[in-house]
Amino acid sequence: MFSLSEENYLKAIFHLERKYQAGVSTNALSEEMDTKASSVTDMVKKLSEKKLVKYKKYQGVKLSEKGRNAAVEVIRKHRLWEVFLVEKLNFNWDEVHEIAEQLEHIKSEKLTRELDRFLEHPSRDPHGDPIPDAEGNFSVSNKLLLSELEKGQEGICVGVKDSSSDFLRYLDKNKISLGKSILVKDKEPFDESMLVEIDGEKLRISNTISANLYIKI
Amino acid sequence: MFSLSEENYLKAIFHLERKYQAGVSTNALSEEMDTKASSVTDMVKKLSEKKLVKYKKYQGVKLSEKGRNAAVEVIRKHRLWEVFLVEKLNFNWDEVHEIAEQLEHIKSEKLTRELDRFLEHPSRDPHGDPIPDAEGNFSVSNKLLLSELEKGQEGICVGVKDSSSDFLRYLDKNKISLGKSILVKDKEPFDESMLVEIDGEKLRISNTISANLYIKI
DNA sequence: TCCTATTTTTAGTCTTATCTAAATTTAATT
DNA sequence: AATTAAATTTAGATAAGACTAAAAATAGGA
Repeated sequence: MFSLSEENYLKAIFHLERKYQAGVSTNALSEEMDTKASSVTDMVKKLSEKKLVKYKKYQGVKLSEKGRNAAVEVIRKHRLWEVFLVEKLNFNWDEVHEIAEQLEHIKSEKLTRELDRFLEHPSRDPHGDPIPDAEGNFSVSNKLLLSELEKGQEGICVGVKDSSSDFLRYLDKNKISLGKSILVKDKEPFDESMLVEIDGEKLRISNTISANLYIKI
Repeated sequence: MFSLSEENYLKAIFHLERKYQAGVSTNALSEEMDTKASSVTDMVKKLSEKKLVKYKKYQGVKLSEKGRNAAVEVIRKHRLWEVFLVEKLNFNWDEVHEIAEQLEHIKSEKLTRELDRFLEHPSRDPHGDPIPDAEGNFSVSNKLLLSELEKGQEGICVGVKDSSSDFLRYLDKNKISLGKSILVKDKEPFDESMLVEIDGEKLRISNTISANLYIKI
């Protein structure tokens, strides 16, 4: 149906639309895709001809319904494979991204459907990101960033905003994993660092950390 | 490491070398790959520069040690994924080939290793073909074709030579599956057709069928 | 051996997805 | 409003992997 590159562009546009709640500029897309702006222009024209995006010169792009569906399908596959790798193949959550980047392009409806069944219809990937269902619907959850909590508030860790290896390994090292309860014992006004309690252990974390950890109260 | 196309060529050369016990001609390869002979020449030159094959103009190609290892690795992945699809994802043995053709190119040593472990180190794929181990060793088995059996001989069905959907579905329809015992009740000299007994049921099969079913006595 | 048919290779073209460099448009600032 | 800076697009080039058509090499038969 769509080429590997096309799928990657659609996915990138989807993520950027979410992130900025707006149309996506050529430069933003070129940064996300790690290509030159001129390459983006070429591809965007192609996607536009295929009616996958709405594009007006110098005005950025937006996904069409068709483009959004294609993007969501790729994201669904990516996240299902991540679950598979962690749950069944003993991968750590910081190792799955690149492999899922490959697996997400495998074309077979039945494969996706059966993988979903095999994994018992997971609703979130190992990083806490929602897995859209076969119709493309995301479950919405009212999560907030740990950095938004005040002293005395408590919540459950439900996801990560940054899913780089460095961050995930930091969390592993400090025994912070999804599902755990976090209590804000203290918050330093000067640098926004926090003293938190997890499993009865106290830990001081910087704002960089707390601004990348999703919490549900 | 290697491109998708390169891997497919290496795999094809491997299979043809096996089949004909000889170097592989450009035409044979172009037929196997479903491309034109001129395309084969181009690719073969490239593989030769990369030391993956030995190639002399007009003399056909042979895999080098390096090329053979690469080919075997792809075949290993292909067959492991086929097992996964059948054993875990409810695929029938006639549905797995094209998907495995995609999955075999996923690059991750750990993935292959863990998949192998997850599947409990299967020695054969759903069609009875051997799965090479991580070092590239194939288990050899002294199987023979059903067509080679004489009246009165009995054996266990261990593999298929042709794994086209048509053939596999024929076998399904007639309740012939790997592991079943087959007894040759009669063999017709004129057309080489056979009367066989499986699970106490008698069935007449043509030579086309019996020449594509591997048996172990 | 010579000639012809077949096989293989070469030469040149195409498509996809990328790039660089230059041109153009938009946005920002005075 | 004019000018400059930034963003975007155009034009032309490249690499991979395929193609067609034509040339060259090999093999088989008289």
